[in-house]
This record gives sequence, C-alpha cells and structure tokens, in this order.
Amino acid sequence: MILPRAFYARPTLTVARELLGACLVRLVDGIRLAGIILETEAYIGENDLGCHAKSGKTRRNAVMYGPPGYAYIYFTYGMHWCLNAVTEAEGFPAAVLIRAILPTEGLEIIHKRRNGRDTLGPAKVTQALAIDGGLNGVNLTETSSGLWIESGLPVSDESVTVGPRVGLYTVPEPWKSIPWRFQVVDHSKFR
DNA sequence: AGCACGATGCTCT
DNA sequence: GAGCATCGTGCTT
Repeated sequence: MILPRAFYARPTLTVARELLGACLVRLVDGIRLAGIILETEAYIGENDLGCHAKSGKTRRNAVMYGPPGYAYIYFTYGMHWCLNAVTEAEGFPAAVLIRAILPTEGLEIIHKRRNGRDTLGPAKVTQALAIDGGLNGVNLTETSSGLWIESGLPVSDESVTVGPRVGLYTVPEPWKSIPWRFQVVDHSKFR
C-alpha cells in the first residue's frame, strides 16, 4: 500500500520513526528498484538551525514549505543528491531525510549503479535508485511520479537507535546534537 | 578499522 | 566568495 498524504501530515519525528521499515520505490523503464528504509533524520522548521529552512523560504527549499507527501531533493557538495519526504502542514517547512536503505528489488541494477558498494548513506540511496534533481517536488503518494513509498515491515522499538544528526559540523547547539536521527540497528532480519 | 582529505559545483549572502 | 544534511580513496594503526 502506498503511504497516503495523511501519513506525512503529522509531526516530523513521528514520520521519521515510522518510515523505518517502509519501502522506497523507484520505477525506471518499467522496472521497480526498491529498498527498505533503514535510517532517517528529521529537519523541523525555521527554528531548527540544522534545517535548510533556517533562513526562510528560498528557491532551493521551497518544496519544504509546500504540502506534505512530496519529495524535497537537493544537491550538495558539488556532486551529491539527497532525498527527503516533506512532512507536517502546508506552510510549515519540515522534512525527513532518507539516509539508508536495504535493497529488495532490482538488485542487479542497484548493484551495477553502486558499482558493488553499499546503499548506507543519503547520496548512496539516490545514486542506487537513480534519483536526482529532476524529481524534486514530485508527489510521493502516487505511482505516476515514478517515486513513492509503500508500507513495509513494522520495526520494533528495540531495534531502533536514536541519536544526533550527521554532518552538522557548524550548526550551533542544541540543534547540532539533538537526537533526531533514527536507525534500524540490526537489519539482518529483513534479509 | 579508523581517520583525514580532496573532489566539485550550486545556492545564498 | 563561503559554505555545504557526502563519498571514496589512501594512509596509518
């Protein structure tokens, strides 16, 4: 089942936690590339100094200000794309960064796209699933976008760790260390 | 196994 | 012009 708009129209921390175990799907040339989401991070509003919306609405972050259930995809470090799912009410900028997946469908293609390497990292996820800026702003709640998220396996609290978000080196406290990162500890049971 | 570093170009001040 | 929600390599232990 495709996760509906109402799934995303909730507090971002709730969405980030519940996206663990869900299935990220990318349709390329009629072929499904998919993986179970293993790691997420929440970015919540203009007060969150780690969030791209910290300085208000710009051309880059505009999608985050739109309705929930859309893809916010940004380019960084001169070569990498990162995928987010927009959350909360329209007008409030918030999103969940998809940081890692366990590939489940289209394994050969994913393997080839990743040159045999893992898919544990936000830019590795987008490279593996052929996601780039051309998909910024697409609707994650319908298949016609070629990118959507389906409900997957429930993940128990015991198999989830919570911790600080990654890569926010110059972000001031408390935002730098606030535990808004969610990770499936042992994903061997999904294999 | 872990750390340091360079790559590389877009976005906003 | 500075900074960046990263990755892979290569060197050290």
